[in-house]
Amino acid sequence: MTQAAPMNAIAVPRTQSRDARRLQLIEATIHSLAERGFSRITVTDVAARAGISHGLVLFHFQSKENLLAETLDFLAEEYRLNWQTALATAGDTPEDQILAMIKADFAPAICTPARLSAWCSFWGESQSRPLYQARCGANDALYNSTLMALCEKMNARHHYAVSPERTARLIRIMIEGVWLDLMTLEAPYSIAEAVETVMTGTRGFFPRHF
Amino acid sequence: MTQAAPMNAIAVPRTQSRDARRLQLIEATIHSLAERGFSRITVTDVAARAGISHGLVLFHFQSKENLLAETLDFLAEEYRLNWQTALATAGDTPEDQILAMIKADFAPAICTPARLSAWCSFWGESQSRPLYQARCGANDALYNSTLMALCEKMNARHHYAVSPERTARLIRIMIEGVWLDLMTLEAPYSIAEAVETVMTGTRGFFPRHF
DNA sequence: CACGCGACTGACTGAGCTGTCAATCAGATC
DNA sequence: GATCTGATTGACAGCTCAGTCAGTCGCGTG
Repeated sequence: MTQAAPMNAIAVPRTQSRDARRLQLIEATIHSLAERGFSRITVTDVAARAGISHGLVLFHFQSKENLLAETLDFLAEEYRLNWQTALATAGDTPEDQILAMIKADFAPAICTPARLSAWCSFWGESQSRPLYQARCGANDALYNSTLMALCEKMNARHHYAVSPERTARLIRIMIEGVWLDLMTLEAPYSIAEAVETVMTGTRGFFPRHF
Repeated sequence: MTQAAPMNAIAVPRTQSRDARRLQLIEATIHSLAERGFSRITVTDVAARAGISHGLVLFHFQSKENLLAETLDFLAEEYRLNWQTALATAGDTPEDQILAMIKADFAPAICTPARLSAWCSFWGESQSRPLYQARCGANDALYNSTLMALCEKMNARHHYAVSPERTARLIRIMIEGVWLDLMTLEAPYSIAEAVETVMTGTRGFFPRHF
């Protein structure tokens, strides 16, 4: 459906460079994961989306397991870069930075149906496969400690008295929660409403800001 | 591991009544789901956990798909009964009832590793299969509207001015969020800390209570 | 005891999937 | 044009698994 044949008429040569092909296959894997889920994704389906034979997928990624692992790596890296860039370009007050981290998670590049679905699939498998923890544990911990440090700054600068650990945890899981809602609800609300919901929650901790 | 042979020496006859067997198989499915995940669960594994042949699983449930659907129904019903019972036995102030709903979600009968994992598996697949929405949509909506009505009562009785819709949504996703943490974190916190985290969040909305 | 019924087994089938590999093809370099 | 390198194909092997089914077992009833 997405593409059976090469997607653009111009400049999609039959044979592509190693890196271009790998990137294309990772993108195809994200979409396949989103549509079929972890339990029904197949190498053949990923190959079909890229318009190539399934043998070539294995040629580039050695195994299905490895293809999924590298897809998770890609998503995790994309996610990390997204929020770290947002932090770097935001103002340097803690309230600006917290706002930047929240907004970053709903940026159009990150918060697409296919990507949310793919994340969801990996979460669903995380308990039974060491994959997720091994690949994302460090990133998640970094996200959390960054947010925690910002909550501590809010306490220091603006005389709040929240528990940095719990507050950071709550902001993170509110974001994850609305993400999950966007996936599982029959009639999900808009992304704007999702952001507003998280902001409402954050206001509960820091009422004089946000 | 859980049981290869019948678990108790006494009174586990070779042939069991239809209902007893079905219940046993649903329980086995929950554990299999928790250990192997949606993508690797097999009818044979479920059968092995119950100490019977895989043909019998299909005899009782017709298909693997149906076995999983009925397992989800069972979990959803168990969950609904749990919080509705908690509501019925709690005090009738809205603050008591909200507290009861939160605590109910962490009751030992509901909040076991196997059950959390199983829920997680179903969430992971919910985007690609209509299963979850079809079976749990109504229950989730009921949970949400109940919580929303309680938030409205808090506004009316105690002169808060929160958005009932967003507040109910936030309390629900905070609970889901700590559940997910208990599953995906390398070093998860305790259930007591999970409850306290949700209470901290709720206190943000209703600071004069909780 | 005989009979009937429902629970149960285990061998079998066929579908579908992953991973292999020899052969082919396309583009770059000499 | 000859050659080399690396991408690509597609047939094939091997395996796992869901679902089928003919036959067995065991319990309750007449």
